[in-house]
Amino acid sequence: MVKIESMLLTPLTDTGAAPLYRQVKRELQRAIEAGLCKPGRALPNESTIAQALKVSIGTLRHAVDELVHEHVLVRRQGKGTFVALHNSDRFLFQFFHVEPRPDPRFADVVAQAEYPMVECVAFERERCGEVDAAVLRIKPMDPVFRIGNRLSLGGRAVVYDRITIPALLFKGLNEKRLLDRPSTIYNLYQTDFGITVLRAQERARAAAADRNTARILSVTVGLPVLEVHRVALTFGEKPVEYRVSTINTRLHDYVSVLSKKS
Amino acid sequence: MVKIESMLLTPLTDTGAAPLYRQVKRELQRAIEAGLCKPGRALPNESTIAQALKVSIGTLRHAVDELVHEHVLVRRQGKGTFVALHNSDRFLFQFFHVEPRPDPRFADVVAQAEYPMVECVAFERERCGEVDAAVLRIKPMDPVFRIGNRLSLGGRAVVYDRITIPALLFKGLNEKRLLDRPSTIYNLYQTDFGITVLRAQERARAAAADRNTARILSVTVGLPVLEVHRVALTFGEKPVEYRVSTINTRLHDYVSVLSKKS
DNA sequence: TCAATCAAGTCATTCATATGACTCGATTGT
DNA sequence: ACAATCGAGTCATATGAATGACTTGATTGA
Repeated sequence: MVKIESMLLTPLTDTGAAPLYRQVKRELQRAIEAGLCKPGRALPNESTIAQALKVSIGTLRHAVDELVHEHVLVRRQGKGTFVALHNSDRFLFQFFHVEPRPDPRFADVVAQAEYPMVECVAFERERCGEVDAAVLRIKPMDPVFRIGNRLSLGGRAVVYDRITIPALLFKGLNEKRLLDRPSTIYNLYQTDFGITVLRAQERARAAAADRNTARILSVTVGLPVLEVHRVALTFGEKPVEYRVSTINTRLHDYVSVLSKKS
Repeated sequence: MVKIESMLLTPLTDTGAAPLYRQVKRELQRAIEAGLCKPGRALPNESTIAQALKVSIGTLRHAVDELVHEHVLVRRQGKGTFVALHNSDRFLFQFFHVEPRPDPRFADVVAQAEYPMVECVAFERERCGEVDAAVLRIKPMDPVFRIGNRLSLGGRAVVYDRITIPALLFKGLNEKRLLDRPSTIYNLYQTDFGITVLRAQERARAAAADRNTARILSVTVGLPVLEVHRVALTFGEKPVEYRVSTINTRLHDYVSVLSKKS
């Protein structure tokens, strides 16, 4: 039995400033962000939470509905409602958008999602520069980890990732722990450092492969490649990772679905 | 007063195959896709629809909630529920993802969304080839319109669009109507041809500017440029437009937000 | 004429209740 | 020991009712 006190949920007083269900939603988010209920853990059951917050179960469900829709919570009928764990296949492909290019003449064939093979080509701890500091909202000269990864699909090197993360958020990270991770790097962030990546913003541009990139991706210097700059965000829109990916798009595409969401 | 008969809504019989609210949702979608309620028009009021379908108002609202979330419907408190019109600013930027590149040292400055200036550089009607036919799910040699557009931001030519659309879906389209459109091209599709673009799939890759592209974008031949292939889809995942955009990313980025949606 | 007020119609929110479906552990019977 | 059954606990769905907020057009009053 999960004690309701463990989430520090106190009765809401309807300020009228926002719909009650949104106040409930914020309260739940606050509890989750504060780490009072860790990823993977079940929330107290619906009626318990509703009573604790002094709202009806319908209102609570409305709030939970929105958080489920945002993938902050996961419901499992008969089991409970859980703080989302982001280690599923689905989640990997939420943030990995490189696919083999299909033959356009067979447009109806759905491309098979494929796991990339990851090799770490660099791991360093150093002080960050001005740009990194601005993007990550930290101070210049703050310590950061820099990770270089090469991702291969179908045996071909396709992506070269350069990842920068604030060392203060990832205390105790070292190359061994990085290499030994059982799942994705975002899963490592979450399980080992309590950092949940919720969203990411990416900006893509074309560039000519420089010498270093050309070496790592086995392409000629100057080849047009795709350069994707990603800022990964956690709760409160706080940036936690800055990643530059260089992609050889000779046989692969960067895929994006523009849907009517949010 | 909108007559309920106009939407051909008949009482549902719960088959148990799916939750009732999803059956209601499908019924509403069917009515909208069949054009029984045109974009911009109001639906009958909630209690009327609920009675016609013989479901409770809560169930109806649950179904409408999902359609609102998918941007098929729009609710306006006190006015009614409307079939979405896709001519708003917001909608433009749903499908236009090119932005000036910000100075990364000022990451907190939100880029100002900017309207592109559009020039039509080509308009032709011809028979489509194998690739176009496969992508658009039509037969080879079917007639298509080909439109070439140049988009400028801040006075600079940034994007070169080549649009291919099935002529059978756009009967009566000509260059004058295209040029005289008051709003976006997707708004033209909707208001003049009853075609609602709901989603799009994009695949991006790097390429070297060819002679024609270089001329239109005023760049040197061989410059790395971003090439985005877009398939726009309407109801039932039916493709209605194939568009190849070539983007000069010297000063602009292709922007994408990876959120936990869908 | 014009502006203020009012009232009807609409969606938005909240609550209460009931029933069904799913999971899992306990019980029971062999 | 083992399997089948059962039941408690949980989320999922559906209904009905009440109240509030917003929009619009009609009414009212000067």
